[in-house]
Amino acid sequence: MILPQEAYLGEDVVRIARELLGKFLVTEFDGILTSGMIVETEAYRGPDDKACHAYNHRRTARTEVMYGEGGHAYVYLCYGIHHLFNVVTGPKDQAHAVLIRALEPVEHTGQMLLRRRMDKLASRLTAGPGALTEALGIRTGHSGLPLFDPDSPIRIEDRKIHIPLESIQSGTRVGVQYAGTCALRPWRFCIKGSAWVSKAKGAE
DNA sequence: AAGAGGATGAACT
DNA sequence: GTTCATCCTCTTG
Repeated sequence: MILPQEAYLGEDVVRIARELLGKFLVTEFDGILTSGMIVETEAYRGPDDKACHAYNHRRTARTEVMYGEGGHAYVYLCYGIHHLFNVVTGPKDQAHAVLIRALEPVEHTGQMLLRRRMDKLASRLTAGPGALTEALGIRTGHSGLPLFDPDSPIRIEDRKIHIPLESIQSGTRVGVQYAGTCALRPWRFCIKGSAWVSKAKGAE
């Protein structure tokens, strides 16, 4: 079943980042359905998190969607090349988001390989935030789309896979050294032992 | 109006 | 381990 919007409205983005592990990110563009199970996430918490684009209530055209209600996509361009996909969480005006960092490919992996210009299945296909958006066909233009609407081209589904706390590995977030002490917060989560987690440098 | 830099990934040495 | 692709967004003047 599709994950209801209520699942995104809680105030604790760190908790939601953990709860998204084991859920399924699905895209359906031009009738082509591709999906993967979320195996790695990171929490970004609005005003007090220097690593977050909405740090100190910073409000710009780009981050506006983060200030909306939870359950929508926040997609932005990184390094001019990579489209990074986030899930907005919390009630309106609370700018929190969860970055999806890696997936285990599930449906229509052939199409995903095609989009990545790869010829055989490897973790490289969807390990890393820029890689998985390319595999699923997600681009910045999709920012703002709802994830809880069955008619939306991007959705998150709950297929009743429960990841117990002891199967979750936490660590520091990747690529946020500029954030000072905030960079030390253990807000990166992945499924312990998964072969599909990103091999990011600087991670614990 | 201009310039710096980024929540990365791939291809190098 | 290092380099570099590539472009939008934000800051500064």
